[in-house]
Amino acid sequence: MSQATSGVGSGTGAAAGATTPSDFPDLPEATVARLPEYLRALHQLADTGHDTVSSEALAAAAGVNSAKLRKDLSHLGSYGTRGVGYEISLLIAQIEHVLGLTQRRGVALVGVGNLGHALAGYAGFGSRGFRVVALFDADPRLVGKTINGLVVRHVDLLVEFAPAEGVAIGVIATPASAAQAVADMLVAAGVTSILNFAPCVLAVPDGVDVRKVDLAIELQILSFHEHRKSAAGGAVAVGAGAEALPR
Amino acid sequence: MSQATSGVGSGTGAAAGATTPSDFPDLPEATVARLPEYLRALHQLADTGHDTVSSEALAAAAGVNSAKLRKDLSHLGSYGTRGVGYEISLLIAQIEHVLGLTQRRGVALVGVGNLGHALAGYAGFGSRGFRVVALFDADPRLVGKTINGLVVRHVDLLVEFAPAEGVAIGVIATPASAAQAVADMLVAAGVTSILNFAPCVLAVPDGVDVRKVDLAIELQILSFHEHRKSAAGGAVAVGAGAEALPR
DNA sequence: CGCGATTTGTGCGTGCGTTCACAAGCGCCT
DNA sequence: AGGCGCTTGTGAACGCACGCACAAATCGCG
Repeated sequence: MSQATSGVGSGTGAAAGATTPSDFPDLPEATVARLPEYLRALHQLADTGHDTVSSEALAAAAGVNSAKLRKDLSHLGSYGTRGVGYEISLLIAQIEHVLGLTQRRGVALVGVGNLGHALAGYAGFGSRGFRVVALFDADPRLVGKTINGLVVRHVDLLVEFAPAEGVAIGVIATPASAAQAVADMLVAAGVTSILNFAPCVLAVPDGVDVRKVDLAIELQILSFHEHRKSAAGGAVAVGAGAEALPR
Repeated sequence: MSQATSGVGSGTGAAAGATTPSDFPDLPEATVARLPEYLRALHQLADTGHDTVSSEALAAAAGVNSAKLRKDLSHLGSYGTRGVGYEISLLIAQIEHVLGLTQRRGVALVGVGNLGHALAGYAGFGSRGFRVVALFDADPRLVGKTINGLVVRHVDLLVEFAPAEGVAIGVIATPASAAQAVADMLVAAGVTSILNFAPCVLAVPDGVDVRKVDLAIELQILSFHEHRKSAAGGAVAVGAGAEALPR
């Protein structure tokens, strides 16, 4: 379908060793959000010795509908074999290429407090194509400290150091009151992708992507469903641990 | 988005009296996901001395479209005054009630490693209607340790202790390899809401809600957009991001 | 007391995302 | 070689969500 060439600038064959044609169909946003999950499931399958996988099995491993998975994969080309399934290694390579994970991206972490400290040591980043290359904080007691082999610099040096360190993505793990100022500094340093853990809305220029992760919001959404479940019967009193099961 | 969709189709049969504030219209899932953000914005406005707020101003503070906000709020009743706006304190009370935040819910945290330790000390939970009431881990070196006034118990005691502690929500911050076993234990302990930080898919019975937060996935989504931006060889100004927030 | 300014609540068109269902294609077995 | 079973890829229908635009409602003011 949209297999056709993207039309803009696809002729530059000098790209870094791409084994596959570097075309960028505009994937639906929902599909992009699921590709990492597929990738994780594929790695898991590869580790357990599998060689190929059907859409049904992969969908189960990723927790989605099989038709949805097939449509998602079809958006990035035909990499399956009818009657057989998908070759896992090929699919991994393709998804990693589309997500831009062939080059390891540098992450700057701003705010090395409670949460930020944990993120700095989170192994899941390094194992999935990212590397924390810089730490910043405003607290003088934290500046100069070494965490996971990286020294914490003062946040005022962000604009100075971030470009040289090859920072591609900025992570904000500061209190909400400082988040906007940090975002402004990241933007000034040329960062165009921000992951925000602070519970606040960030204003950024066009062209800068912001994703927000708010732990309390997740709990509140769960709370709603919990609340609804406990009130399902109408006048059911909350109390005993035994929950009324929905038939 | 919605995973483990339970068969909770049980409608509130007699919808006659809309005057009772304890009624639960089936809110669209997208609306539920935004209500916590509105709540946060409302608290922020209340702290700065505001008394009422227009949909336009509140929408700006929450980072959404004003029409969307009005429609969301209309789903939970008419709590605004035309020509004036919304009374902040009333709206806060109403949203907190709908989300079930009037009662403080207990949270059990399983996995007190790198990330779990940070979550145990995260102040954002307590300030928004939740309280960490129990910590569990499988590592003997961590069991018995005290974090934030709570003693870490061995995970095998989860089923025994969780109900007594009033646990309403379970948070999994273990490695992926242990997550499914922990989820099974939480379910066995009567927990019907789980927040999963482990990068894996959880299988749970119907009626149990699972929300997943995967930090690496967020980065990978950002990586895709970064990749696409850097490959836009032409003069194409990328601005179609899902969350562009001009100001 | 009536009018205009302002803001809510919502009907409707549009686009996206999901799901079903099936034709097309591939390998294997006879 | 040919048929058969299995799986992919996709057309089409459906439902949800979003945003526009406007009628209804309320307050303040002359």
